[in-house]
Amino acid sequence: MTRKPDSAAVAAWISLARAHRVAMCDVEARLKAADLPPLAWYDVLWELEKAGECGLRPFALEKALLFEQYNLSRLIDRMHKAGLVERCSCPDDRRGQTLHVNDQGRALRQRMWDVYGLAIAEIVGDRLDAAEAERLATLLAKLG
Amino acid sequence: MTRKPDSAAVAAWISLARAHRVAMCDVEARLKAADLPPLAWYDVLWELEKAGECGLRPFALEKALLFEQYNLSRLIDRMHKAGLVERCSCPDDRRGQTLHVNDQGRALRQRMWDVYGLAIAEIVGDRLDAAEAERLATLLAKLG
DNA sequence: TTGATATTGATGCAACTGCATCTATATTGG
DNA sequence: CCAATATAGATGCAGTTGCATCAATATCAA
Repeated sequence: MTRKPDSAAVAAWISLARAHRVAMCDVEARLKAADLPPLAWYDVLWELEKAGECGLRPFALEKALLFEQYNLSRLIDRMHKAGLVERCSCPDDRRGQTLHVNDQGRALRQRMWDVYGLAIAEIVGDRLDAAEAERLATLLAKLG
Repeated sequence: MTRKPDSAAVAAWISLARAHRVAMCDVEARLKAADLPPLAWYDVLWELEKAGECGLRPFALEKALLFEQYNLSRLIDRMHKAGLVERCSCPDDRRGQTLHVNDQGRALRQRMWDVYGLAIAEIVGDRLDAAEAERLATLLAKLG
């Protein structure tokens, strides 16, 4: 019993793969051109900034961003070494730690957003009106 | 003049990133579980199969699949070593080569499609009806 | 023709990812 | 309480990617 996808589903799939690749490559290239780190760093900084005072545990970040545990562990390491993120040992769970973004991290996130936000405006905003963008988000959300 | 994307564009962007990650991780995991190689191999095999007799030049594959030149070069190497792809030296351009899929490659692509096609059916087909899938493809195409 | 430039594809090296596994601590069941 | 199991996070190693650059051939302009 080999089930096959219909052609509309395949077309949507291919468009998803292609649109994602083109869009992400574009953004990553813009960041690199501005001497800024990759998008993943932005995601971490932004989650930590949203988390505020109390910070976030790595496993929470992992779930929020859908990163692999070992990738996140090393990414945090790099970001810590780059002076963007603080690791505080966790009083109530001595296996763990709490992550906090510092001023330098917040400043970097802002600089990244200047580039990233503009890219989103140009890649999405210029090509879809608000209603279309909303419909796109709704359709994509059904795939999650 | 820092231009900012509107919230609908940002929402679409985030959905795109998330839907893509979830969907691709799902498919890659299914392939791995079936002891099959990654999606990129499928793409190469399928392009070569579509190209037929005359095969394809690496630079053509590169454009078709939006791969980086150096990644493609090494991917072809691995696929050649795996006995899936033949490299024929090119009579009219001695810098280049022509790539052909062989029987083993075609057979592998078919086995991959059994898994991949089912995944598309379940991930897209089960969640969007044909009209929705078509609308999604249309919207995503505008981003390319 | 010939020298300058562009294109095709490969590759050395550093960075990153995936996998398996490890240590340390927490939780749970008896 | 204790042993068994689960969870948090780190890490060694192999495989892959990104970057820079190279060699070989093709194209183009004078």
